[in-house]
Amino acid sequence: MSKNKTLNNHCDECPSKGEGIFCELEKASLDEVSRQKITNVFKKGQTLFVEGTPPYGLYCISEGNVKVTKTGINGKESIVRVAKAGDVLGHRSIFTDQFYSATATAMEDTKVCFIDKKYILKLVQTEPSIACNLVFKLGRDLGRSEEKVASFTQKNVFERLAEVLLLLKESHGKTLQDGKILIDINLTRDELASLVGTATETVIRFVSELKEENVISQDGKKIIIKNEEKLLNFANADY
Amino acid sequence: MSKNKTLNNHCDECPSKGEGIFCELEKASLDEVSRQKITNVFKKGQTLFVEGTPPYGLYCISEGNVKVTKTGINGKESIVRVAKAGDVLGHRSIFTDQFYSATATAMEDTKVCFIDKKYILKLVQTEPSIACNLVFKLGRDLGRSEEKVASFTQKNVFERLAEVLLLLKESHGKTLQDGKILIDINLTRDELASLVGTATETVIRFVSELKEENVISQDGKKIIIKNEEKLLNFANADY
DNA sequence: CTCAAAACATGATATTTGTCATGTTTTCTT
DNA sequence: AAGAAAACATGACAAATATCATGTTTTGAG
Repeated sequence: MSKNKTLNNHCDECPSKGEGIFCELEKASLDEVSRQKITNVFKKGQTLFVEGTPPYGLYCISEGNVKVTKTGINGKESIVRVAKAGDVLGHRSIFTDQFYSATATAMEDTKVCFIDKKYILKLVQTEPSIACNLVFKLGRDLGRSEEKVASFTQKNVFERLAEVLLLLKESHGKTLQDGKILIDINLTRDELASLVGTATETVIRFVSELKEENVISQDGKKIIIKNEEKLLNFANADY
Repeated sequence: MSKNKTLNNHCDECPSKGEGIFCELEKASLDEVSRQKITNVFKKGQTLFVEGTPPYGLYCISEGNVKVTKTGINGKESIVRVAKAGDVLGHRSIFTDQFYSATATAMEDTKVCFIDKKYILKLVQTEPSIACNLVFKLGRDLGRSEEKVASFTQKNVFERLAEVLLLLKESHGKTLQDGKILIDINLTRDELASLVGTATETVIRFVSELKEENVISQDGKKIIIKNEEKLLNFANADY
């Protein structure tokens, strides 16, 4: 608060450095990416991009969580995924040459790097590792998405809720001193319901049930997993 | 019946030639792919590969439909997609280096080309167009899958049924002389229910309703779309 | 700090969909 | 062609979940 942070950090310092699609770039190439990017701060609730608009580039999240949502014909929003620091957004639309299929909204004050589409598409030509990383990333994401489709046909709401919590644990979990796991997202019941694919009231009831069963607890708007084993049973997980 | 068809056609003659991941290969490279592949015939009900087993290569469907299914912990099967002549299967698992996440089963007597994993992975090194095509294909598939997830949270069974029929029309539709559209798959109600993500009885009821409304009819086990506009309305489609 | 809005919560009720039971029709096998 | 198995169909009922109504608590803006 007392001092402005430097906005344009080098990609070297980015949390996505090790896992992003650029992770195999030589120092020189990464320097170039660093120079090309523009870093922006988004306030909570601001959108990085909106469903149905054309993509102009790639977004790399440097700090904060961003929810990716699709809006139905009735205006109902469903959350596709919660992206965190280190995640890349917008790559799918750029490389398939489609308009954005979802909206990205900052869930808290967020720092995001933007890299122009033209530059990215040029870079892919010269750096084959990027295409390979993309194949890998898209393939994994597709697997997860199909898994989610299967869950809808094979599980009830309670099981899906448990499953969502476990998946969020994988993506956003931080182990605490006491061994419990904090899911590091400020999630409202509304948003959780949207992730699970159910009504808000229904999620509220089942979350209460999980609390009563001593499976989870809460730290402000963040959920803590107290008993992962039990949660796994509830999820009927086959993994 | 009277005469055996030649099994090992050249890839030039494959229906996937124009749209597959090999579509940008030079003649010489495609000749080489042609030589590497092994063509097999699968009887109706036979599996090309099974969920949970390691992938040994790529499958290119030359004739016939193949259903890709995931089996839940309760044994309930859900159909992820119906692949047709020209479609490639197994690429996701090869390139993400995971076990098969689904089972592929021939829905009728089917001709399938198999290309060894090692050869494919080598080929990708020398032919950058393949990686690009893969990114494109995986990206599109991911988009469709996320669309389906959204449908589950935003639509009821009847709307999803209409949507599934429209999607099958896109992928397997053949326009008839009278302008109606034949969905060229032998689908049981069981399988249709699994695609929609609902119970068999429920799908039977709604299919009957669509017939009564003169929206669809049936030619053996194949569905004919008689009134696409009405179907679009029923689907509440925003595309 | 205060007030309004948003989030959370819970009961009552309605709706949708799944399940079970049963019967008919179609398809496949021998 | 006959019999068995699978697929299709329909009604009755049960279960899961959504919706509505209402109230409380928390959060955020000014």
